[in-house]
Amino acid sequence: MPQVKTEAPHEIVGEACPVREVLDRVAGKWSILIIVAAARGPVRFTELERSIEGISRRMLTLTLRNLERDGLLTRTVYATVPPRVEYRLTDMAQELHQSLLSLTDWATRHREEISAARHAYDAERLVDGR
Amino acid sequence: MPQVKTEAPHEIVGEACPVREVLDRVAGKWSILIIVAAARGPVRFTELERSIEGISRRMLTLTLRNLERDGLLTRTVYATVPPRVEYRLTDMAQELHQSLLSLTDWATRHREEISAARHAYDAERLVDGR
DNA sequence: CAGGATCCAATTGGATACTG
DNA sequence: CAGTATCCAATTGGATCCTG
Repeated sequence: MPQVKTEAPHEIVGEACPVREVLDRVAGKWSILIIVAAARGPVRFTELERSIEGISRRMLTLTLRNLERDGLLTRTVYATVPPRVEYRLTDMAQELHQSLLSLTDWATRHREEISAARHAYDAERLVDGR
Repeated sequence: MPQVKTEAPHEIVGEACPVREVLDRVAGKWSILIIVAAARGPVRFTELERSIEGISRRMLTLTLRNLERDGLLTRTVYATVPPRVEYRLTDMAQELHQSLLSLTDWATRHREEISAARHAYDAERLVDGR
């Protein structure tokens, strides 16, 4: 079982840096995408699989487990047939979602600018051969 | 040359999703770490290399190039001996930094809670063997 | 439906040696 | 100093098959 890392590499450098902390938690686009998707209410596994676009069954499972482990998601199993599992954000994750909004808002506002900067950069290396 | 991706895989799914947009830009812990480090003023290459803790020469270079390409950093070369290169955030990146503050603040506030959730989770799978 | 397990391909990233 | 280039190890992640 890869992932759900044993967190050994952290301890080495001392850890405790909050910036690092948040990144290890949230980095990897799937985490954020899931948090955003679950922000409006409980979601089911298949629902996430369809709405996330491009995520594999494996990565969805892995990411969900990690988020659950970090206390950002709760997983509720209903003993029905067929089984039904719901994921929902914890209060802590709802707060995180608020912070993420500021981030996605920034992205939306600067999408054009970023795209332009990129093309300009690429064009420049093209003419003088780097 | 790996990295500085050709962005082909995006186009396939249609792209344009701002959430995705921001993630591809900012994801990868080094980017955020660099932005935070450069937020207070111009920084030099070696300065970053020392202050980032754990980053390799290679990743630092690669990440700096990507940030520059996206218009988040400017790179200024001074024709001195030895050479001196300074990186500084663009206005757009300064704005991003503000958003990131809300994120790191969240991380700081919930560090304990996350750690506790983790240990609880791990302890649970330990007793019943998953 | 909601995953777990496995296999394999691709990407990421560190270490290191070299250069203007 | 500020990188670039190269080699190789580790991680990531997709595809697939199986099950309660």
